[in-house]
Order: sequence, then structure tokens, then C-alpha cells
Amino acid sequence: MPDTLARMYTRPRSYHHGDLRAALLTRAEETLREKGPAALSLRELARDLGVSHAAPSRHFKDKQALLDALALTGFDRLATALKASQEGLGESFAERLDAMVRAYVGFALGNAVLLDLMYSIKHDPEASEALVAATERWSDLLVELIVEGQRRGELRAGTTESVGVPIFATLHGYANLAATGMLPPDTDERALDDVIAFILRGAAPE
Amino acid sequence: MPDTLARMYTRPRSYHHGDLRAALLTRAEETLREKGPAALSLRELARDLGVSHAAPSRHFKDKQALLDALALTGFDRLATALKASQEGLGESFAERLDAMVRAYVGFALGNAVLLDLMYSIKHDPEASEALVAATERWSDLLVELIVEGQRRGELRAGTTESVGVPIFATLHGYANLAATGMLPPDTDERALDDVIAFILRGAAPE
DNA sequence: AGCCAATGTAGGCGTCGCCAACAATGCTGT
DNA sequence: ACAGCATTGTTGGCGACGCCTACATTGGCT
Repeated sequence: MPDTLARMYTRPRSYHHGDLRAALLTRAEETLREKGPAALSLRELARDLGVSHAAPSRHFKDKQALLDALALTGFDRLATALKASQEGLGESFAERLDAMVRAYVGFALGNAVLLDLMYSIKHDPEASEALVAATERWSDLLVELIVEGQRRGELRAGTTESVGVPIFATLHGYANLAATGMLPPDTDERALDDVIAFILRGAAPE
Repeated sequence: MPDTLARMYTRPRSYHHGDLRAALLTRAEETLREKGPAALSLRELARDLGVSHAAPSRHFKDKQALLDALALTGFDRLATALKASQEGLGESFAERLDAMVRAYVGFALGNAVLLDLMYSIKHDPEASEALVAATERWSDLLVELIVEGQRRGELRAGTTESVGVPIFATLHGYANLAATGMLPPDTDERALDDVIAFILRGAAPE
């Protein structure tokens, strides 16, 4: 039965696994989601995949490297989700912001631990480079939204930062609270509406 | 020389330490601040304090219990800081909010790792009763601010939640971004002003 | 004075991350 | 076709960690 589980990630093959790196990432994310970050161990990962305890080191120089890679895939998926949320929409800023906020919060709720990992502080200076690039790939979406909103006169004037930071702070803060279950119990759908309306008022032209 | 360090926390005394529990908490927070949460180990703590590796277990049943206690002191200090920020102020909501936001962000910047710990614990299965009480002790301050702001007509109508959640989300989100160093490099003082103004607009009466 | 609960010590268990030495595999150029 | 080599996986070992149990010292209470 544990063998059945292993088969999901490991080709029935011997010696060379085939795609151990991808299997490690997949399994690691499942563990993260199901048992939390503290329960993530390289050795257990290796056991689950039917591979020796040192095999993972061929693909990730240490545990942090695996976490960094995991965060990277998270940013990729987040960017994809946000981009998808903007497709087939009208040009109204309010409409687009609404969609983006919901997509972001949806991602946060569906990937709470992963999101936490993505924003945690301890990335290697080196892996940082790829991470920064990944972050920009999606934050550009927000910037674009803002610039376009300003052009259409639906947003107040000001530098992208002065307008964007409060918006992003609100979005990020709400997603974080919702994902960690820190909001008053009943407040769920309704609260998100309130937050979106709040952002629109805060960012409205003078 | 390591002895000198130990003396800071340990009475030169033998066998019974005197106040090992408090010394553990103090030293643990320093370690957290200086070397991050991953570097915090019960055994090293014990070594630093010149005590055997099992001694801490007399005061904290396991590592998580120590982290919980640490979070608890964090909430206490946060509540104190927020309360202090409201003293000697006028009654204007704008003024009081400004002070509270700055106090919160100040705490977040000065206690980044601890704050992270505080919020990661709550989400845990059964947050201890004391912990829940501690969070309420300070969130009541925010609630009070909101209710009073509404009474004075400086805040829009609505349930405390519908008004408070967006405000707190913004505050929490900005503090979090600032503390994890995720804001554009130059944006520091100015950005906080923008955020406060943003909150006031978002929460203003219709 | 004597006893007991609280506090600290000593040692051991299983797991972890990381390292070094060795083995199997498959790609490459000739 | 095949020899050589880089890639990938294995084995075993090291030190550190969290937690457990059994034992030692202490100070306060009766």
C-alpha cells in the first residue's frame, strides 16, 4: 500500500528515477499542504519516493534550496492565476480590480502554507534573483492595472507606488488574514466585498 | 567569554537557577531576533544559560510551548505599545488612527520575527486560551477606536466588522510587507503617510 | 527535623540535515 | 560499437536536535 503511494511519483523503474526533481517538488507541496511546513523533511520525502536519503541532494543543494524552488513554482502559479483573472473582462478598473483581488484571495485560500513560504524572509541571495524575477512577473500585472486605471481617470493621480502600495497592502493583508483563519468566523464572502469597496474608495480620484 | 555571556542570564549560583523560565524567554527572543527562528534550539538555549539540556523541559513541556509563551509576551508588548500610542491624544479619529497605525508598524519593524511567530501560532489547532485572550486584549483597542470614530461621525456606518476588517487588513498587510522588506527600496516614511490617508478615505462616511 | 514537590542532571533513542566515498546509468565522440 | 565521463543514485557516518526516563539536589512546609 505504501508502494501504491510511491508509484504515484516514481516510475516502477530502477536506479535512475527519471524525474526525481519534479517528483520531489510535487510531493513536497502535498506534504506542506497536508501536514504543515514543520513536517517537511528531505529524508521522509526520499522515503516516500522510494529513493535513498541522499538522492535529493543531487537536485537541491540543501533544504532551503528546495523551499526556494517551491516558492518559485508558487509565484509562477500565482502569476498565471492572476493573468487568467483578467481575461475576457471589460476595461473598467473597478471590474478588473475586483477580479484580481478575488483571484489573489482565492490563491491564498487554496495555497495558504505555500503563500506563507513565498513571502518568508530567508531566501538565498542567489535564489533570490530568480525569486525577484518571479515576483515582478506578477506585480507587473498590478502595476499595469494601476497605470491603466489612472489613464482612464478611475484612479487618483500619484506615483505608481504611492497609489499601489496601499492597494497591495490591503489586498495582501486581507488574503493573509483569510488564509490563516484570523477573521471573525462568519465574515467570509461579505467581508471580501467590503474590502474591495474599501480599496476603490481609498484609491478613487480626489 | 562565553561565560560572560552566560552570566548575563544565569546567577553565578549552582543547581537551582532562580528564574530559568524568564531567562529562557529572554534569551530565546534575542536568538529569534538575531539569528532567526530556525536557529532557535532548546539545547543551545540551555547551553547559553549554563544549564543542562533537559532543564528547559521543567518549564516548557515542549518547544512549541516555549514558542507559545514567546508569542504571548509579544501580544502583551504589542497591546502595551498600542495603548501607549493613544495616550494624551485629542479625540479626533484621524489623529488616533494615525498614532495607532504608526505604533503597530513600529512594533512590526522592531519585532519582525516575533510578529510572524505570533500570527503563525494562532492558526494552530487549539490556540491556547491565554493566547486568544491576549489577541483580544489588543484588538479591542481597534474596535474601540472604530466605534468611537463612528459615534463622532468620522467613520462610515456599518457593523464593526465591515468597517474594521478592511482597516485592519490594510494595517496588517502594510506592516507585514514593511517588516519582511518587500516594499520598493526607497518607499519608507512617505509610504506610511500614503497608507494612512488611504485608510481614512476608505473608511470615511459616505 | 524531616519530608515532599519543584527544579536540575545524566544518558539514551530516533530523526534530521549534510558530507564523503562508491556504484550504476546513459550520452558523447570517435 | 564502445570507451570515457558526467549525471544520478546508494551507503554509511557525523553531529545536533527534541523528547523521554531515571536519578540528584534543593528549599519550603508541617
